[in-house]
Amino acid sequence: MNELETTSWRSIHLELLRRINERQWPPGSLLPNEADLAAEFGCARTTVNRAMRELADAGLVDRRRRAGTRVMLLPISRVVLDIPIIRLEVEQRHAQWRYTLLERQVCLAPGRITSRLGIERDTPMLHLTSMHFADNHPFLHEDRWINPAAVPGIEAVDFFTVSANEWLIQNAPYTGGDIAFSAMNADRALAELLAAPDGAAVFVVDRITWNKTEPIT
Amino acid sequence: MNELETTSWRSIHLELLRRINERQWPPGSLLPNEADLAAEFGCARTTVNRAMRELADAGLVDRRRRAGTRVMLLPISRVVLDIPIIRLEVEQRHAQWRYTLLERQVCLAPGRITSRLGIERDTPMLHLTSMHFADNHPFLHEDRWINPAAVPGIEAVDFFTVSANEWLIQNAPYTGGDIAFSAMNADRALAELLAAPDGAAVFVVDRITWNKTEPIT
DNA sequence: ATATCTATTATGTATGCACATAACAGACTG
DNA sequence: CAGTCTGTTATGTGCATACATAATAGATAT
Repeated sequence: MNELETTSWRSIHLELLRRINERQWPPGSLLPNEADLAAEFGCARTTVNRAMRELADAGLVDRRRRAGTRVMLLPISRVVLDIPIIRLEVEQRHAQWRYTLLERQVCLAPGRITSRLGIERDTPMLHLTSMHFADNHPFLHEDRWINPAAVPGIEAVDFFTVSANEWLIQNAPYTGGDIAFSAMNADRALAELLAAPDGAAVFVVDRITWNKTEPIT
Repeated sequence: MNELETTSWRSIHLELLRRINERQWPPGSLLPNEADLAAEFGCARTTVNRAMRELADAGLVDRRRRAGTRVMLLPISRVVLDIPIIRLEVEQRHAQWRYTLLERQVCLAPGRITSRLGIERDTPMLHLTSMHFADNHPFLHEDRWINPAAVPGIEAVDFFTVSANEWLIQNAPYTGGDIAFSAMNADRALAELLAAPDGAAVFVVDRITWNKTEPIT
């Protein structure tokens, strides 16, 4: 058999990947079990387990107890993207970051927001809107609804100097959330803020975590 | 000490998560080493290792040999999204999927494409454009450039019955790629195809793998 | 025939041990 | 003083073993 020289989980992982890619184990087929593979590669089952777990994490195979491991019918292409702090995003492009607070107001949120957050309609919410600039060109419009009850100490924060984006990331630990992307046409007010033609297409990121939503361009 | 009842890596993972979220280990601080934590929890170092590795995979801590494990300064919020087959995406919404091939042509690709793919300008490329419908409403416009040299057998495929999206996923194993999202205004031709007003904002997914690119709405 | 119990099987996980490796600190040396 | 050689430390990984658990197939009982 094609014994591998090294018996690291990495090399085994690569070998399994190769066999899957080359259709030696076509989509839908059952892989040998861990014990057999361990015997073939001359290593411990733990090592094969690690390699196969990695494949499962990547969405390439489906593993079930007793049923064994089989190649996914349709390889899921899985994308991981990191959402950075806006300031860093700008600075990474070697541009100068500037930030302006446009509005800060405690008021009732529209039903569209409260329902998405699963909050009582009459909860007072903190509404922040602001602009981020890169080298003085409009970069991003931030529109955020925050439930003050969920973030102690937020009433006292002066968002003129710190962006909400950054303050929340640093001070409001969150454990889960949801995110959606879409495209829409900018209305007149937004277009003006972004110095773009009326009706221009803007990219919208809609986020909801523990306690906040933020439309963005 | 707050001894945990169970010593599964999951429970330890949760406990570590809790301490990080509650700022018991604030951002930037150094965590105890694996051996100490193992002693505290009364388990093997391997188990702690597994729990901490998970934290590192999630981007919450930074681990380096000899340096130890420290909490990331800015918690990276990491999003994982799965790119499904379009047909399944439509069918998951309980809509009927229909597909039409608009164009199939072997020709030279514009420089914009060849340069992104790192291919010679004069390579003949297969250009496919098609529409996907959900319940007869335009759902997605697919515009794809394929390097036939990279996908053996593609010349013979009849894309009237199978969508390129699906055929490629099933028959062209790929090992890596890149993806980008953006928004743009639809031009007249595209707007017509999508039965949308001229200039409407469309969501664009730009993918490049081994050998293909696909703008989309 | 249907329901229930009982292996059987493959993966999941915990443990103790050993050694590998990256990175750094401090001693040694020319 | 610069350069090199040692430890030392914390994580990374491999192994053998054991037991846990999900899921199924087959046997048994009603």
